[in-house]
Amino acid sequence: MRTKEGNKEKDILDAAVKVFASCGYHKAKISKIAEVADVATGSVYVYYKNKESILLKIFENLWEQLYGELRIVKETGNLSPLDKIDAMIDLVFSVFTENRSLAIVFVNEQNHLIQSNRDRFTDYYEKFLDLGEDVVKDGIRKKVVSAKIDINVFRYYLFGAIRNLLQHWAQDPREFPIDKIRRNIKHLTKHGIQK
Amino acid sequence: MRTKEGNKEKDILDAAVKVFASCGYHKAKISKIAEVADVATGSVYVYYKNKESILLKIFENLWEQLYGELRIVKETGNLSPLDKIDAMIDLVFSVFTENRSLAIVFVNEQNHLIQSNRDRFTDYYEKFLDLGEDVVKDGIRKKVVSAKIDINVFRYYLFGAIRNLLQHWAQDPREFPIDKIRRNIKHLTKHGIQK
Amino acid sequence: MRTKEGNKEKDILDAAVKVFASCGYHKAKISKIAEVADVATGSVYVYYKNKESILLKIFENLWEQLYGELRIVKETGNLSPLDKIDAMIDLVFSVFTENRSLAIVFVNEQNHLIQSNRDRFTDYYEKFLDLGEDVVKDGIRKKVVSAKIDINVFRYYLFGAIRNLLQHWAQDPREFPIDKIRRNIKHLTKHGIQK
Amino acid sequence: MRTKEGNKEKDILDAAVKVFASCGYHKAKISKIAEVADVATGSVYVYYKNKESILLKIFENLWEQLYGELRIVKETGNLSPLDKIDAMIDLVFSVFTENRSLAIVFVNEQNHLIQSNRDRFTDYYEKFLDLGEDVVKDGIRKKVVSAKIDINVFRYYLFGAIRNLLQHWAQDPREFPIDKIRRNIKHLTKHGIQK
DNA sequence: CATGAATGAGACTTCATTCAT
DNA sequence: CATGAATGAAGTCTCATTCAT
Repeated sequence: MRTKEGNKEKDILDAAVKVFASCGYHKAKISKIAEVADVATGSVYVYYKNKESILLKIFENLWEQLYGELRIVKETGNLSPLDKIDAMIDLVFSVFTENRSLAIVFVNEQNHLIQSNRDRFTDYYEKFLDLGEDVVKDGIRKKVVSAKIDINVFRYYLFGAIRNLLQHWAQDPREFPIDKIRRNIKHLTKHGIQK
Repeated sequence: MRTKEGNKEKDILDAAVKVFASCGYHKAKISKIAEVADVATGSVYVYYKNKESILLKIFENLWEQLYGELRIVKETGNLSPLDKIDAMIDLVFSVFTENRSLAIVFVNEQNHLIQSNRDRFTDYYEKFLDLGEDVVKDGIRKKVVSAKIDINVFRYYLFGAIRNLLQHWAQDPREFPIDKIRRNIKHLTKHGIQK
Repeated sequence: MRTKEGNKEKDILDAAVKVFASCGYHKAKISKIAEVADVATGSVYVYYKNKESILLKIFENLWEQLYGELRIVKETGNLSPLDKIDAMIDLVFSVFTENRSLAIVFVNEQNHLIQSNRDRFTDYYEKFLDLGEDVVKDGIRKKVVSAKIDINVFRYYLFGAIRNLLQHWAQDPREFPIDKIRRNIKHLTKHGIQK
Repeated sequence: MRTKEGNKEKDILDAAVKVFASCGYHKAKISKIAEVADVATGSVYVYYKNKESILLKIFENLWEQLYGELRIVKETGNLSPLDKIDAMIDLVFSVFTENRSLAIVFVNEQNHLIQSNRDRFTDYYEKFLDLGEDVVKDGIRKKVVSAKIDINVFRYYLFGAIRNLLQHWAQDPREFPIDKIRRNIKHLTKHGIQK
């Protein structure tokens, strides 16, 4: 039989990330993804049910990874809650810094996808958010984080801020160097803007 | 007042906001917008060149309004820089609270639109951001805002945070009441999370 | 506006009958139907939801007509039951003789269509069969038709015989002239083959 | 017996009959046939040139069998022409009763297949019909069958009637028990409906 | 201006068939 | 022979846009 040489499944996914990043999900053509993956158009459907399931798989992988790494951070014993929040921010940036296209896809498509697919979207996303919540809760318990803030609001606040800056980095890494962004986010998150 | 013989151009725009909000831009059909606007499909093209120009017009109106209102805030003499930042946040929320569909469109479509239309996107957006920058700069000059933060990063930080929470409010206003969000954003922005 | 000049809906249906007859339903392409109807491909979908609904419409029209005509026959006062059966056979042939393509479509596609669409298939078909049943029942009541035969079996017996001969006529009208067929069917149905 | 190491060629054919019966020829997938035959997709092409040739082979086997059995009937010395016609009807029913899926395939696909394959369709079909014709001719010669009927028309008349009832039996054997059908067909064919 | 029927380019998806192993 | 991953041609259907009235 014609064997799976290499890993077409992964090639297609990687190609999809690139194509989704450059055209946007809706304008991306399957034939283009296949071309980038160096595969026949029909082969895409050997591995993925349809276009949407490719996107879902991208996010599944992404959040599984983020969740896994956040779990390690959370369980690291010798870190203070604030250090863990720092580590959380670092973690997110490290994942996306390695793959700018993935960052763009994340930033542009996650909302649409969740909205039209609330049920099929990966559970790792919620689990990741819950883990983040735990870290903050722990900070409150240990009185290093202000009890005035609502955790649920805070997590989406931070999440939105990171996402938006990630987007600007992805669009223009010179104007928005990753370290500058990271430093500022950490500072703003912990101290706010007030002198 | 919107009379029967009235403003088709505006009717179409309002209808488009609703339809874009509920289906997303790409899945929205011109025929559906026309139906909601109580107008024939062809009439849409009397007032707008094409689908994209409708979306551009929505954002043009939006940012023109936001810019106009921010200008008033900025020029209000008796407000401290921190008060002005507060007022800026209030302003954004007041605009979107009045039109939840618009909030959803803003949150979901602005990125896509800017990315595929970097040139045609309204100038009011940049002008709005510049105005916000001025307010923060003034805060630094008056030493009420920390000089440690990068203004350019900060504005996208705040902007992203607001946008993300706006989205959660728009999706589920009970779980995310506008006042709770607003209060938390203000606190987090000014003081951060640290106790 | 671009007006309906002529009757595209009917043009498409007529074209579909021709194309279905010559290629068979499954091999018939919408683009071919459109071409024969002298219409753009997309126009087909202005009038019909999809390919299958065109076929369903063909059968709806067919059976509505047959039902309507059989009703007239049934209600004609001065005909004996056997005359009515004759008239029924004539009626079927007259409808199909006028449109050989329709005969071919009927013969080839009705089974498939009913089987995969038992619910959406026109009610006129059942109503037609019921009317035929009434005629035969009346013959039994009036003792001109043998009570030995099962009406339900008989109606499908006759129906199958007619259909098969219709097919042979449609394929080769010289070898199977319509009058010869009709005469034989009437004789066989009434007297059987026995001397 | 069909052993594990056994006859793949036959396994595939049997599977094809089942799949063609349940989905119809056009909607039947080769991969499904392979699955039912417990064979790899590619193996189907080891034994059969393509999808159509599978169907042709099914009909070839079918008509070869029917032809063979009719020949025996025809040559049976001590049967009257009418008895032979009876036996012919019985023969057809006995073949299909043993394999309902085959009956469905026969009923639904033979027309399509002949029409698009007038040359490649099995000769046994014509030979079977010719044999049937001989039987009837013999009846006429012996003056037990009316000379009024056209033999060529009669054979397709009977054939169509049988096929249609076979279909109803295959679809709903309770409503159309084989014996009831057979009895009625025989009666109708010989005596017609007249009292 | 207003209309909405008509258009046709274009994309997704299917699946019979092939062929390297 | 047997396999099943890979192929790519082909067809259905959608919908933004046009334009004759």
